[in-house]
Amino acid sequence: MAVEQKAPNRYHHGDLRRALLAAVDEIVQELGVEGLSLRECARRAGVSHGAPAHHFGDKRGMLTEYATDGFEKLLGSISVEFDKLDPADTKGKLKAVGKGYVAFALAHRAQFKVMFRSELLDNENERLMERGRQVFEILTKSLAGHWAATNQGWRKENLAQISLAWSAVHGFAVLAVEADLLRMGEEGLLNPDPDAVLDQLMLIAEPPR
Amino acid sequence: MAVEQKAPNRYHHGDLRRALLAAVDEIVQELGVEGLSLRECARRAGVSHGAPAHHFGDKRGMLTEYATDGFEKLLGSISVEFDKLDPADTKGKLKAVGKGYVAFALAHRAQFKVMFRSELLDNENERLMERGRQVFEILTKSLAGHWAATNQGWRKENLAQISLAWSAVHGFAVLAVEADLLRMGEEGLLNPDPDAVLDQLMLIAEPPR
DNA sequence: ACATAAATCCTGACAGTGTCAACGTGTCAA
DNA sequence: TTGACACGTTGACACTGTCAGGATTTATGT
Repeated sequence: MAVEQKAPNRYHHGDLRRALLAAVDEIVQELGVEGLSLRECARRAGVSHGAPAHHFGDKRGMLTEYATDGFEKLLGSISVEFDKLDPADTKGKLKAVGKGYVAFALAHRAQFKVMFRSELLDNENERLMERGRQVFEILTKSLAGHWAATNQGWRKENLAQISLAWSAVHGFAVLAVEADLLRMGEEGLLNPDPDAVLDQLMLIAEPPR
Repeated sequence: MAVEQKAPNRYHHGDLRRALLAAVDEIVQELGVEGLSLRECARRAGVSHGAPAHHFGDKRGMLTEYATDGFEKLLGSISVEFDKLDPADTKGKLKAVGKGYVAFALAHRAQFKVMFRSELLDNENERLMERGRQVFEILTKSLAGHWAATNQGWRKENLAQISLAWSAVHGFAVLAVEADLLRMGEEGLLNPDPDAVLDQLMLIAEPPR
């Protein structure tokens, strides 16, 4: 149950920061972010209730770190397939972004939810916002790359297409994660193969007819 | 500030249930759902801290009512344009669903967020789940109607297309609402005309080439 | 080596919270 | 009129985040 107990008889924990973030992840998985408390984190790390303040300032600061860590993992998840692909395979790269995005959301449901709960986070935090920008950039650049490769140039619809792609990928991830609420349509309409959905989405990146 | 004070010298409020839901909306707009408390609701309704329990049971019950009310408004928002259109205008109807969805999200940002926070709600609640199903149904039926009208029949991609449409509309609404976090790309990439985005989305409902 | 600064953690207190039981108060029907 | 019941109040409980002040360990500079 406990995450990383403090070594006995040691006034200083040694690695409290990491231990606390691990506790956050554990609790958020068990109880959701609503069930998260600084004091419970401290408890699981084997430390007094006031200790977390020295590392994160306050609760918002702790969640901000947790979310930032999530964005870094998200970037990693996208890169796994993305980096393997030939730069010439612009279409494959595009799809890899979507797959990596959805894969991360499903593998880290609880953390994914927290990452987009802006009311809970410090939106002035530089590192957090930078990571968010990076995710957005890898999508837009992949799209632009594919358009360039297929000699489509820049058309006025492209802006809307970028928004749509971003919306669809994020929306699909959100709906997949929030499956509790969305188990509507008992045919399992909303649990299709992510691959097939992404295939459909890819069509917006194709040249107009 | 206060929502609906209890009439003075009246032990019974008379319309406490509605007054409390109004207070919820007010507080959630001001502070977000994180800043919501049963006691503050009671305070704004001019009533003691224990009173809400008689109407909603507990906090989760109160939020469930609030979310259900939101789904009903969402259905209303979709219907506004939808019902005006000629049944033969299957494409127009389809687009009206998306427009109504996004319009509601933007008009009731705070409530919209709560509606999809399944951890906060009672997912066993019949009325809540029924409303959710209805929203999903109006989208799928509109899609199916358009496919029927354009003589496409039912193809195997249709399932993925429904998911994609649902994902895109919801994702766009979410991103529009959570704009704080997503004001990335200072060109305002994520604040495009919803109409243009929906136009792009409509392409998936067209016959294959 | 030693003093001093800094980082880290603890303790105790404070107001605020959700929930519950016990208790008033009004309403309505038998 | 009498009782049942819905509605609202009150007080208590354990829990929360935050803060000030103190304890302890580590790092730094001389």
